Amino acid sequence: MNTVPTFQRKSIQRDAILEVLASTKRHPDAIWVYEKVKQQIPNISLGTIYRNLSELSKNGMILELHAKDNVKNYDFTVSNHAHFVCSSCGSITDVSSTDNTVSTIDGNHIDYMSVMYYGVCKDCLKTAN
Amino acid sequence: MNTVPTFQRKSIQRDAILEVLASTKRHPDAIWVYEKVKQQIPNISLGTIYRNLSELSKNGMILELHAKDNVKNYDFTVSNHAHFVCSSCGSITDVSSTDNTVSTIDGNHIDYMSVMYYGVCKDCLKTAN
DNA sequence: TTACTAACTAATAATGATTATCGTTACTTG
DNA sequence: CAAGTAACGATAATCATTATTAGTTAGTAA
Repeated sequence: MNTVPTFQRKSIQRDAILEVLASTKRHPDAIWVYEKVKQQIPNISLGTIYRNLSELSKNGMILELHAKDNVKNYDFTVSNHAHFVCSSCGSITDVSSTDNTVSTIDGNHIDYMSVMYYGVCKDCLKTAN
Repeated sequence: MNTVPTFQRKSIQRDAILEVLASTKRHPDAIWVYEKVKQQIPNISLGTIYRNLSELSKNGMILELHAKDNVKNYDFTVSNHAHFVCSSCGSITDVSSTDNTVSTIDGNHIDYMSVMYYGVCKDCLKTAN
């Protein structure tokens, strides 16, 4: 992503968090990761989950999604790809193609779509950021 | 969007909110709308802003964006279109084309992009939702 | 016009996800 | 081993949003 200040020390907790993320096709939120990691490290703190998820995404090692109201979801796959968000069960899944003309994708019914580009706008580029 | 239960009564406050949204190219959040509407209706409550923005987006009259951490932004244009989010100043602007191969769009530098489809997943479709 | 009532509002309390703080633990290098 | 410090656990604080409550307004019908 941007400049990447790598972690200075490895930690069992962070490894466990990454492992949990890598082992699922879900795009879980912090609480889900917390529950899973607790099975290995029962006394891990929720703050540790939040801190590491935040740092990992800042370092470009995982992807932070803003798919749902007020909740962040995390994705082990960092390469650009599209997601489908179910308005009924709330699941977030990867989609195989990017086509903005269809009303059905991978068998899921689409109500609407959103494309977001993230970066630095031309005004900020001028002001030497 | 979905089924649209229209508002049963008109309200000066809601009209003012829509007017503010229609009059800007920005994609403001609730606080920004609040500050603007207060210029017309000084004693309007923040709760009224939140309630009406929520209802308006449920009715498909405006679009609710989840572009940034923990903040909802609203868009008067409801048709499917792409947005650019600046990581420096936080501005959200419409982009003119949807092309996932470029690294620059409308003069803005792109770090990464996100495509989201919203709807009902195939599993939920089966369970007759 | 007046009474009725649903829908709306302002004010404010509650919620819930996330972030910050702070004392402690445990690498890591000399 | 000891000093320095990254990362942790526990918990308090924050902040956007939602819910609640009591009061007001607007449409309707007698």
